[in-house]
Amino acid sequence: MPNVSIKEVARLADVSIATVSRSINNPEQVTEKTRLKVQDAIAKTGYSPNKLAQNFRRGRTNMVMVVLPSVGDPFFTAVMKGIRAAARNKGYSVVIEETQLNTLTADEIGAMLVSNQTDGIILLASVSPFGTEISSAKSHRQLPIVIGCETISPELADFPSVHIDNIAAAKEATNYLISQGHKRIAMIYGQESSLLTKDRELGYRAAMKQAKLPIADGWVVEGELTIAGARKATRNLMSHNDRPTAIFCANDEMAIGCLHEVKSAGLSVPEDVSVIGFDDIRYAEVTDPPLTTISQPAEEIGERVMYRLCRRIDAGNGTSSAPEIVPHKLVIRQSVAKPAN
Amino acid sequence: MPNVSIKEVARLADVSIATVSRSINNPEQVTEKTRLKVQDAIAKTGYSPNKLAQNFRRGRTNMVMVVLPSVGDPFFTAVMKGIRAAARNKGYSVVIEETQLNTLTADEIGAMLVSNQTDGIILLASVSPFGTEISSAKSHRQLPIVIGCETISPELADFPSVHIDNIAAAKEATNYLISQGHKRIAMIYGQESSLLTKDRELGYRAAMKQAKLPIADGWVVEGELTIAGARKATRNLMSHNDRPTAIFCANDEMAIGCLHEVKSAGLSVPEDVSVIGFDDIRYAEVTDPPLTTISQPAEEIGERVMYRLCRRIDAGNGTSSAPEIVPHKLVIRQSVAKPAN
DNA sequence: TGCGTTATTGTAAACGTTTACAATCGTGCT
DNA sequence: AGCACGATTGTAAACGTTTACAATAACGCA
Repeated sequence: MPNVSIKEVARLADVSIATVSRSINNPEQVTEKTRLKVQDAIAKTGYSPNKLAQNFRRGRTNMVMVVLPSVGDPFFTAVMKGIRAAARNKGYSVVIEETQLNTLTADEIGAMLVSNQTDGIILLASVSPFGTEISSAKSHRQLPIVIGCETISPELADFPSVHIDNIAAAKEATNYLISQGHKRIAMIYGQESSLLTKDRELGYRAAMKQAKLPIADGWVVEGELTIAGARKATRNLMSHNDRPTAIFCANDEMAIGCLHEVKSAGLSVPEDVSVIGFDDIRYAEVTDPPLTTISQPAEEIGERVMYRLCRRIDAGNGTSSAPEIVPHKLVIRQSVAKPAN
Repeated sequence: MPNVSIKEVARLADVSIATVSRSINNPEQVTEKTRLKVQDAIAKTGYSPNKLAQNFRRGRTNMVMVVLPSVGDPFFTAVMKGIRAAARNKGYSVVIEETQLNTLTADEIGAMLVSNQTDGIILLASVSPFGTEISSAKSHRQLPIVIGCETISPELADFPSVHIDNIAAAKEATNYLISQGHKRIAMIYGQESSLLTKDRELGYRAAMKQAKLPIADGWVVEGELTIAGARKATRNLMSHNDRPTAIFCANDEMAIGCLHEVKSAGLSVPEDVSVIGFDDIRYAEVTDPPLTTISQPAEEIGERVMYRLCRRIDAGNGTSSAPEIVPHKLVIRQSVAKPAN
């Protein structure tokens, strides 16, 4: 059953294979009568076109690859939702690669695109060796690659991107803490290697500087972008001899770990320590207390990035590669209050 | 640069295309000298085999499809982690489809497999029209499909599967509540359509019956498998005129919503109401209070299911299709206590 | 040296589509 | 009726691999 080809259909409908192909793909080029004959034959044989042959012939797979740090992060999950919606709309399937575990991926990714296993790539994570891999390709500017969320590393600056203004958003978060009267504000950033995290740190530092507030040694700590990492980081902050009254976490996942660890230390949020997050994942409103955070339009980013990629795929490099900045928003819940002292 | 084919390499290395192909895929069939010549030519031209042509010719894509309810659920995320690890190990890429939004998917899935866009399918969700779609195929037993987590619907009973014993696990959760002295125990199940949820409900009912405990009208409510759905369900339970002292949620996502809603109602967990979940997602230990729940070996399920699929793909239908049951475990944290009254 | 055997290479077909081009058909007009 | 023209169909090539089979080269042995 699976082995019926277009020939079989042609034989049964008593037409040429070209006509069968046309009735399927360009029905307007074919007479009503033959279209029906062909339709009949298709139904009788149970024929369905061999996608592998089609892909080969057309040089297209209608698949795009999304590279992200971890499928586990609810923020990326939300972005993916937007990507999938757009992809579905445009007839694409999505294959996902994580950078998390192995460093191999970077090469594989390059290989995949070059050997056009997929029609395009969305980078939601900065995969560093990738920069060189790609830029070594002659015409790398034309490769259908679009960058989302991540701030762009220099090697990738030529590619279109969609993201919020991370620096401004981090500044806004910090300023909110300051406006509440906090002076001793710590930050848990993600990973040394993450550019995105770097920008948020920059925003935090800028806001502190502008408010002429000092940042004590040991107030800016790495959280590894995980719950466990943030707990460890928070533990250090809680035992700091100049304990901060507020903590800015570079994402909500870490903020959740932070919240929990503050409470484990016998302190309460926000009475003793205020916590502010970043991303506004769906768990942010059910933490205890509900998390004040910066909200990104994750789904919208996903959609835009996918549509952007489609344009690149269709129109080649003719399309603009200017970064597209989407708006963020401070969402005030209950994890931040005025400091006690 | 991307358009160099095997011919170009052959010309440069002064051999036939067959020899080039062999030096790449079966180097042992080729003399050391020519292998080097070819290697050289490949390097010079920057050739890399056209995957689309390979796929076409070999009738294989080295891609598998995973169908799940929602990529957002941390439980499935964990399963995916296992799948990816195994897939990477076996040289497969993974394309993900969600059943969530559209009902179209079911047909597309069938189509995808039939037109071998992917080499196999892992079903982590019961996609109901799919049963008929697939079973209408002549030799459907041989299709490389493996089922994970979900209990198997009758139409799909022929396919191999990997999952915990959902009925026994739900019974265990309920019995734990009973052992703590609870008598008025409610349940929030997922979706009417989900078989998985059905089994958990069965286990709950069995345990209640065995303990000769009554289940009042309105104690078994739908939670839609989401935080919001569970909140709504909990609201109903909290205003029930025979308010339960314990709630069994069919997954942790709903348990999180449930916890939050109980607290919103001015009650406390576990003093006034005990809550027990299912899955042990990574957020379960940072809820307030930390969630008592049934833990599934999610990653292991993912790995096993993927390896099982590989065997199916390689060995055809020769392989066993007996369900593989993996162990679950009750994880006791702090969301369950003895009832007050 | 010549023969048989094996290792290495080349030739050409095949996979299932799509599509340029040529051939045919049908229609309306004179 | 004959012609021109457009609509429809058929023929055959092409896409880039892999691989069965044939051809050749290399080698050992008598």
